[in-house]
Amino acid sequence: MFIYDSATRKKRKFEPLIPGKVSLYVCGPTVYDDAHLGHAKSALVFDLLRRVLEANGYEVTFARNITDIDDKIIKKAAEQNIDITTITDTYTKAYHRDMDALGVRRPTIEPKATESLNAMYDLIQKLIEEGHAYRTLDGDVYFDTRSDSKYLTLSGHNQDEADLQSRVESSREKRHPADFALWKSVNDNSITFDSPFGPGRPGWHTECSAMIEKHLAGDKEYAIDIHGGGADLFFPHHENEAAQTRCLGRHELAHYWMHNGFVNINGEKMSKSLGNSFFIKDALSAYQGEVLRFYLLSTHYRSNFNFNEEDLIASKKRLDKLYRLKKRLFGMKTTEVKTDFQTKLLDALSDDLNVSAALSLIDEMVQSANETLDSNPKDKVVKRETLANLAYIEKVMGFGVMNPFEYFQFGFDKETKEKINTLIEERNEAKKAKNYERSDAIRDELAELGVSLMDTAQGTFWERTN
RNA sequence: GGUGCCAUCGCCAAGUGGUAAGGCCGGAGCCUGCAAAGCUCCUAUCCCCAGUUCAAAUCUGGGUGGCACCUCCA
Repeated sequence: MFIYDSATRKKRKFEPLIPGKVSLYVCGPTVYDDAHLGHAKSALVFDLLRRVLEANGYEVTFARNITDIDDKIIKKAAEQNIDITTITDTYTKAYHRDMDALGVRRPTIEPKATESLNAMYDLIQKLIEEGHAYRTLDGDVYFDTRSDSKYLTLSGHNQDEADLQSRVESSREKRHPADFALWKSVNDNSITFDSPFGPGRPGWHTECSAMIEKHLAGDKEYAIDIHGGGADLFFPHHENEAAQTRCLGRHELAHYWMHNGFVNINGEKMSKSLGNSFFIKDALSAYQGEVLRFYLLSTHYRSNFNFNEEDLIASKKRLDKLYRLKKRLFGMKTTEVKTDFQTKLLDALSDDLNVSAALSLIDEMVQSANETLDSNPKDKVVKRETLANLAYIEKVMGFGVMNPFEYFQFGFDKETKEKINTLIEERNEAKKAKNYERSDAIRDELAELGVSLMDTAQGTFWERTN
């Protein structure tokens, strides 16, 4: 297994801290709004990573946090005059709903900021004791970046004076512009938590380091094997997390750092501020979750991803082929058979998640299976191996998990489906009577409903037209 | 200004020293009552220039053109 490590900017062979085990921590969402395609990309990438690690025989402990304390949440709660937990509960549920639809497996541990306050207090307290953090007259606690000789070595940033001057200052008494808040004291009546440092709320970066110490860290040179997140988090978020953990004096934070690229829409960066965010839930109303999964994973995770519907449709056609093969073998019992294909697939994915190579292998496998089944429909060996291959793809990549008929009939209500079936029966009778004019007319009628027909030896099947 | 990334067929996209994967679209054919699906065959020398090398899309230098982060963001 090879992983591109952002910290060293090199592809490195993966060596776990503890043989056979992997600890993986990924920065999860701040639950103040519905999840967008960027959240989906990140979640999908690390879901795939987890599956590939497992396929390589590792026991993976996967933590992804839920940030449920945040200024944006507090602001929204205040604006709508509702409780903060109403917001966080709503959007945590929404996040789970969307991720489930995308086939993202739930993490092993999903720590929340509100449930990790004691761990954060411990972390802050320790940093103060060790001289790496200080309190201001305002009651804030800041991390002293100059006390960490390795600060900025992770991301490789240089901060010049002009840069630092331009940063927004929120507090008096901050010793250095780069210092960041571990604890923000709050004097107004918005949501606060009582801490050993007085009422307030934790700073942006505090929770991840605290959660990692609490849930994952062992006694090795690094707290965890792999830390992941969006590319934007590399600096300053991860730099700061790394500094916090390092200054605790026990270990460095992560042995490998992985950052996924951004999702753009029609060339524009997707962001709240530009108001062109594209919610997962909206995409899910038009396409199967798995189509989105397949599309979002089809480009290498480190590249920026330019989301557009035309590409999504082209991508869907590729997934369709997998499902048609699945349909072809529908109802047959799957047994585990090790094949060369599976070995190659895992090899491709184990090379820093080379999904393109993996998809290419899948295409070839599908084509080859179809070819054999065309010429020799009763080939039992091929059927057995193909079924095993499909099951393997399902497990490692999460593609092909749906019932193939339902996959192709996405978006039709029961009533319409009945109507379609009635028309198909009528057409078959016309066909039997060799009344092709009538049967073709029915087919045209169905085409207008967005339905394509396929006459096969097993009967007439229909699919939703793209 | 600082840091980093990218430029491969009409489109999407792998490949990072050994002579260009795969998909979409398109064309020809097989199959079919006709279709659809499936199958077969066909379509690029890798932004430009210079260099290193027996050998470069892959390394080096210089251009040109995109992009991201440095402020809330996955």
